[in-house]
Amino acid sequence: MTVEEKVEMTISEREVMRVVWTLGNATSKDIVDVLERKRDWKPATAKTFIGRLVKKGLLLAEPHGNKYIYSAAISEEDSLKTAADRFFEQICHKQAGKTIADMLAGATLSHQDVELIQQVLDDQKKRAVDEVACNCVPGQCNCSTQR
Amino acid sequence: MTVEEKVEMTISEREVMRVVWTLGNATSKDIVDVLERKRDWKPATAKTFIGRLVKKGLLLAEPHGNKYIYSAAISEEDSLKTAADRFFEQICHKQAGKTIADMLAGATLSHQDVELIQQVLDDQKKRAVDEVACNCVPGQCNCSTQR
DNA sequence: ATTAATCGATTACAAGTGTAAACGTATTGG
DNA sequence: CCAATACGTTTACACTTGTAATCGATTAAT
Repeated sequence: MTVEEKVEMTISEREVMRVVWTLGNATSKDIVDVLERKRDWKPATAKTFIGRLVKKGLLLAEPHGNKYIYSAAISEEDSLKTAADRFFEQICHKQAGKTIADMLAGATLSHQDVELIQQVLDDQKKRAVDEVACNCVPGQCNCSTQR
Repeated sequence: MTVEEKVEMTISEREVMRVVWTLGNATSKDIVDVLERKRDWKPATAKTFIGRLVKKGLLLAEPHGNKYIYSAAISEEDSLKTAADRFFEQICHKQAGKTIADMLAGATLSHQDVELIQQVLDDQKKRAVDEVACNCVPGQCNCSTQR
């Protein structure tokens, strides 16, 4: 793991990244076209986000003639892991299990997904603890209060 | 379900809500005290977020003398469901399973959590599909491309 | 060769967000 | 009764985010 801090990405910026993740290499036109359809963005709008992503170091811009070929500096999977981490930072560690259960309950899954999740869960069974430690400050969850 | 649109909540606002969810009823002092410790916020900062939450209708302010007793207009669980929904809106439905698996793999769980998740998963086994339908616009995922 | 289209960069601007001081009013400790 | 304190409200201000026009430099089409 590098010393680099995790760079944030907004929802709109992620729209751009998804195009690049999908295409591998993309021109601004590729990106503009997709998001003009999906989000009804003017070309200038997509360009703004491209510029911001390049500045943040999340998009790589390889000069190619007078234009650029863009590619992703991070994988979608890593990016999702980071986003998920930020999500779980906002709740008590003790609630993580229940929250994952809720997500699971609300998802549409394939047999393959179910199989994969079962594998991960089996692994978790081996490492499960009696009680997950609460990581909250007093006053932000009832863990310490209740029994 | 009401016709009400889901009201957004920022990370800082959630800090305030967590205190209220924990205490049930809270005075501004309760909130200020917790977040002064946790986030090093000046009292005025917490007050700003309280005010914004009230304006958004996420916090209820019951007059009590010259001050208010605050309570939550929505449950933490509902709020987390909404936040989770927003998270999954940003990825292809087909990736949801893998993403949940990643979250699961990274979590610390209790035996009880594992049991709960196993139950939900067993239920999912019954309703799992052969292939999850991709919900993406062309150019934002490779589902249609790959086999 | 000139014009039209394109590209990236610059600039714009409103709304949202984080952070907080100041202010007016009310309450409470002395 | 008066002063210190506490509350909620108003105002402030920089930074971020969403949305886009404009501009200067090219390139492509005629």
